[in-house]
Order: sequence, then C-alpha cells, then structure tokens
Amino acid sequence: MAEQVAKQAKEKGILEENFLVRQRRKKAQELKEMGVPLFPNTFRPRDEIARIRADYERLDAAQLEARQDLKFSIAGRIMALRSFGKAAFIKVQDRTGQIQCHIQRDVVGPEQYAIFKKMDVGDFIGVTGPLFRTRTQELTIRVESFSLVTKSYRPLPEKFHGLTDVERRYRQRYLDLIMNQQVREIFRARSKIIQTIRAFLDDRGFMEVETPMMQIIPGGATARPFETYHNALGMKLYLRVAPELYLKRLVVGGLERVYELGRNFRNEGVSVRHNPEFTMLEFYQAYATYEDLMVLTEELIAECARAVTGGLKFEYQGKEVDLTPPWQNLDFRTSLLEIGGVPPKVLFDAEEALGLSRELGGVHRPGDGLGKALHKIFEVTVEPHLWQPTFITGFPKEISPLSRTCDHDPDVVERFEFFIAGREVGNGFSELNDPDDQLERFQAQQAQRAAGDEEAQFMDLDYVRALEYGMPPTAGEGVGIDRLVMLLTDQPSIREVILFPLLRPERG
RNA sequence: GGGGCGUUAACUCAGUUGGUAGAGUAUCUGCCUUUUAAGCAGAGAGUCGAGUGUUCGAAUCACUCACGCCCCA
Repeated sequence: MAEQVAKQAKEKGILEENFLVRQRRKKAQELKEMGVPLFPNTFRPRDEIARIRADYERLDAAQLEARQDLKFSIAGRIMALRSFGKAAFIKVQDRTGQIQCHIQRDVVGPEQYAIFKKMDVGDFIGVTGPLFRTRTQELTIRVESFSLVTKSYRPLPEKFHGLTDVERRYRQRYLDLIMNQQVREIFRARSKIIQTIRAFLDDRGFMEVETPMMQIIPGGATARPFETYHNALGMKLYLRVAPELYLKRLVVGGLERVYELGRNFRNEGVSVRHNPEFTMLEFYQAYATYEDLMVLTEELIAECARAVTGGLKFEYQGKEVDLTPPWQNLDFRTSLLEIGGVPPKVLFDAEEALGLSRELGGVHRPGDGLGKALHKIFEVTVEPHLWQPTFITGFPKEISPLSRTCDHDPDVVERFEFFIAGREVGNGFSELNDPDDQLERFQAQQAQRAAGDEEAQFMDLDYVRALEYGMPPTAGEGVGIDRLVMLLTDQPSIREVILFPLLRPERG
C-alpha cells in the first residue's frame, strides 16, 4: 500500500528520485548498518546559537582557551561542510542563527569520525563541546561529541546563490526559510506586528473574540464570497468576507470593546496586493466615533512600526515614509480636486462622474450612482499619490452601507480610510446603529445585487433585529495586516508576507 | 480577460546562424587536522516545462497547452 502511494507520487514527479537522492539514501543505509539511528528523538540541546554568540563573541582566543571547562550543546541543520580528511568544519543553523563547529578525528575518535563522514549538508546534528577561536578568529565549537539527529534525503539548494526561483520559494516555503535568512526575518516581523497589535488592544480593554468564518449570510464587506457546502446539514455556506456583522452583534450583547484578528476570504483575482485569503484586524469600541479611532490608529500603526523598524521613519521601496502623528487628513471630494485633478463639475454630477470613471477604465452597471463613480475615480487618480500616511474622510453614503450618516450632510458618512505608500491599509467608521436606516441600506444593496452587482451586500435580517435591541454608539475599524506587514518589511508583493500564498497546482 | 518576459543537471545560470548539451556550485573517488563560496586531481550526473508541426536535422523556428513573474483591465 505504502509502495503504491510512493509509486503514484513518483509518477506525479514530486517525489522524483535523482542520483543525488539515491546517493544519500545509500549513505543512510550504511549508517543504519553501522548501528546509527536515522531519526532518533533523544538529543536535547541545552543552548541556543544566538545566545552563545551574544555571550561569548567578546572573548578572545586566550580567554576562551581558559574556559575549556564550559561545554555547550546545540542542535541544528548542517548548512555547510568543509572536510579535510581527518578534520572538518561545519556550519550549524538553529532557529536563532548559525555557528561554526570543528570536528577532528583525534578528538571524537575514529569510529565516530567514520559516522560523521557519512553525514551530509542538510542533516540535523547535535553537538557538544567548548568554544575556541580559529586562526581567522571565528567563534567555533570544538566538537567533543556529536550525534545524527535527523537524516536528510534531499540535497539543499546551492550554498552561494541559494534558492531564488520565486515559484519554488512559494511552493516549497520550507526551503525558502532554510536558505534565506531575510525571509525568516519577514515572518518574524509579521509575528511581532501581530503580537504588538494584541498587546495594544488588550491594554485598552479590548477582548479578543472569534466569530464564524463559515457563514450562512456573508456580510460586512462589498466583495464576492467563496461558496462551500455542508453535507450533513445539507446547506450552502459562504466563507466570510468580513467578521463585521458578528462583531457588532457582540457589541449589542454588551461586549463593548472587541477585536478579531483572522482570515477573510474574497473571491477575486490575485495580484501583488491581493491574495484570496488574507488577514484582517477588526475592532469595535462602544461610545467612540470614527474620529476617536483615527487617533487610535495613528498610535497603533506607530507602535507596530516601532516594534519592527525601531522608529517611525523608514523606507518603503526606496521612498521615505514618516508615520509621525498627526497624519494628513483630507476630505474625499477635496482629494479628488486637489490630488486627482478632477474637474469640479464631476463631483456632484452622476453622469459626468460615470463618464470620467469609464474613461479611466471603470466598469459600471445601470444602477451605479455618483458615489461608486467617484470612488473608482479616487482609486485611480488619488490613491497612488497618498504616500505619506493620510486619512480620507467624507465618503459617499452610497458606498458605505454600514456607516453612520453624517449629522450635517445626508449624502456623506462618518467614515475614514487610511492610506500609506499609495495603498489603502485600513477603513473605519462610526457604526450605523439605527435599525430602520440599516434595513433601508440593505434594501438598496439588494437592488444593486438585482442589477447584477455580485459584490453588493446580502440582506441580513438577524443583524437588523440585533440593532432593534439597541447597539450603543460604536466605532469600528478594519486593518489589512498583510499590507501593513508589506509596508513595515519593505516588501513589494503580498506573497512575500504570506507563508503559503495561493498558487495553481504544480502539475497540470 | 489582454500584453510582455521566463521555464536547460539537485541549485544558480550560459547555449552563437537550426548541426552530437555547457559552466560554477553540489555529488562521487583520491590527497588534505584552523577552513570561510577551502584547495588540488579525476569521474558521474539532462524527458532542454508538455505536445504538435516545419526541416535531412529543433534547446534554438511556428502553433497549442501548463506553470510562474511583471504590467494593464
């Protein structure tokens, strides 16, 4: 059975064996015959490589010679091997870093050295011994004993160029992580950003929650959902496009400050800015307005930047970004005039706006109005120019079906989006908590859906019912984590900050 | 969806006008006990992404397809 599976896998080419793999399997067999277990789980490293380096890098050769009583024990993958017949240097890599080790036949004995000779680059090794400095002053572990920790059957990419093929880096991210230290750093930064966000919100009395990713009515964002099917219940389900409506139900329920950090799914194309599944932070705070959240946002993003770049000024793709508050704040229509260079007559005339939008490549349906057209024009003419952090406020009601209407302008909502490096990073607003108004907005979305807009929002009557029980005045916000990580790690593509970005299958 | 570029040894890449498939690294053998992309000598390693066509002859030219990257929508 296992053989059959292996045969099938080989036919597909993924487990293809070449002469290098056969060579390694042969050596593994020889080790086994010498009584060396290939996959033992007994070695326990006591030290971290980075720790050793940090603690002993400042000691010179003589000081280290005086401390030969200090034994270290590390485990890791052999990344380089230079052999001299009766001695060898290896570079061992653990999760914290790399260190050189020197193995000599006269120290470990001929039997052990014979075992070492059968080990390869890529194998995991456990090593014990004191430190010394080589002639070139490199801090090195003098190996007094070692053991094979895990045998590797496949050769790693070449040491000098490493792995650069983008497709293989994404498909076999494990190889990318082994070979490319900068890649490990990106994901470490990502983890740090997420930790920072949690600590920031926890500190302010927010409670982390988890709401359904599989939803009967997908809501909370204007986007096409993925569909799936539950067999036992016999019903269609959607993968969520946003957690928004569930989080606000929790505010109705009295959880006045909630947040969720998690995956959303939108059935749209793939690009350097879009992956079908992506990570969002959404948070809701009762008794706050969108203006309160703008202040909070400046602090939150600044905190993340400090955590990974050490400061508020850094370069993104060669151009400086400065996150120092307060950020620029621009009205939506003003930005169209001043940055987009849009003629004033377009701003209040649906026909003019739709015409200009189409000229810029926008696609519109009969039901589309001024708001949609202006938003499209905004995306093309304004958004790419918003390099320094900028809040845009004064969004049209038409494109904001969940936002509270502005008290002094019925066509505008209490909403902001913020942009950094020419990209939208987040979106926040004072939440609409008038159930009758919400019902009307849903109905307007239904009309758009009927007109063929597959991104229009679904009617959610239970959400309206929840609002009828009363939701305290609340402000909420969503932040695109992937884009934030791109910004703070200076990455041009979203795929560089997602461990396993969506790709088509390897073989057709 | 449209356009451009790419796919050659395990990895990184050359490959001229269409004429027997190349290098470096890695691997194997030998020498080598302080190397730093170690060195020296030798050897082995290929479905040139897949397919069809043109041709006496295709990695190379044409067409179709697959996968990836970039730009546009």
